[in-house]
Amino acid sequence: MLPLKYIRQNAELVRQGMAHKGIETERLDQILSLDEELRAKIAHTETLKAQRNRVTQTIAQLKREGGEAQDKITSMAELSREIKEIDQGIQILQEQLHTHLLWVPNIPHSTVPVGSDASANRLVSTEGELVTHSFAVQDHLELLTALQLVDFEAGGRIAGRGFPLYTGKGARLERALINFMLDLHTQERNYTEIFPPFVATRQTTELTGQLPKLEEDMYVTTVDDLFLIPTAEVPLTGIYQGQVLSEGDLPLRYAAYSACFRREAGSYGKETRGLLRVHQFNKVELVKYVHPDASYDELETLRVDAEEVLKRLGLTYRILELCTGDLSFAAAKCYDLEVYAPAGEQWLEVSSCSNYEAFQARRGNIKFRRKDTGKLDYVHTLNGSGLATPRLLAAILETYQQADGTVVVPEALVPYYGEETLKPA
RNA sequence: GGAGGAGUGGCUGAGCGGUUGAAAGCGGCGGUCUUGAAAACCGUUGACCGGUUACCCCGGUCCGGGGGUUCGAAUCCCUCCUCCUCCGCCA
Repeated sequence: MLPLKYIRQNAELVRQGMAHKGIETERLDQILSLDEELRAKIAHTETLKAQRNRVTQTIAQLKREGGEAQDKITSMAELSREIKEIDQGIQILQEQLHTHLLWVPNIPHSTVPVGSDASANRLVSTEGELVTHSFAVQDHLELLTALQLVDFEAGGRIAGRGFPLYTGKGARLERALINFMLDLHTQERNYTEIFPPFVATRQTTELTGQLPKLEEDMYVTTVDDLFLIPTAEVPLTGIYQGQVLSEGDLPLRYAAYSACFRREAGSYGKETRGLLRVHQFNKVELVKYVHPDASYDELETLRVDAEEVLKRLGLTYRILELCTGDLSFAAAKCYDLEVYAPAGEQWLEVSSCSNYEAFQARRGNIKFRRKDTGKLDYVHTLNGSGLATPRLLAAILETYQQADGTVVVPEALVPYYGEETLKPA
């Protein structure tokens, strides 16, 4: 959420930012006119309230001195009715404005390349060699099946398509990946481990920016209006909503595993093979609360921390800086990490590392007290996947497959998985 | 699920219809003292909105959320939420 005052004073900047993100700016004009109307009403009611307060003081004094105040009391009743009426109008305007404001995206950082779609993303670098095999390769789905790691049909019987059931060694490998990543971030980097709730209230889900825009992509429990989290970013960023942190606490860095639930409405038929797009998956998420001056440095280290997972696993990947049109609603700047999957010679997105600046902090009212001025200011929040498992597993299988149909377990995972090779049944 | 108690500023905690935006303490900030620090002492210290834009001033709002009573509500009433205690249920 952008502050109303900021929008008012920087309307053209906001308009341009929205346009660069490919979002209609009609709403901006509505906001500006509602804002004007609102301020006029506020000025009016405040004048009346000032009058009421003055007279109320007089009445109090008269009463104390034992005087007669009935005529003043009678005239005040009329004034109070008028104030109430104007205030009701103000409330309606404020609700309308709030609704519109929830739909105004964050403005891209000035360094973000301008473009309308993924083709304008900037390739930062490619790490590792493009793996080639001297034999006929299997894709990850064939390998999953041959190695009996995932039973898609059973998952389908239980919950429907897109809910994979990991079995036996597959379940163990999945757990190994999660533990490996959590240990890396919490023991070798400065992240505090969190095990969060997997559901969140509407308010929490709004603060991270998933709502209202992505409501149709969320699973919701209708009786309680709780949302199944699409990422641990939601609970992690919700931890400090409404709180005031002290400057000395910053930066706060958290890492959490969670299952992630996404309806992926409308995306059937596209990349839906195997594990590439599913409704429930596992992910380790990194979230930081930082001082505004440090947020862009923290974005770089966040990305490096996410990259480390891929490096340790010996996978080939590339780093993209997203262009304005590909940037998510709440992000000011974002890097994507894409891992190389040799079977289809595809790059698979396994992480997005974003700086939201104060966008989420404003929605969630997360502040800190500045040491120098003693004043309150919004923190900056960042998050990045570190990482999501399904595509990571796909890349591992395709990269480490052997001519005999076995798959070598990456060295870093062996202590977690317990064996050095995955063999077909 | 049933019964009772409580939610006040960054924190603890008074106030229970009108000089209370809110005592006191802690914390924070500034200063005195000190080679420096601590301690002590003195001073200072809420947030948000609007006008104005120089955060200087003026006005307004805010005592868990929402609604009501009243000329006037932190204070009375209703409702919701959260926490605590007891009972029940489940693990």
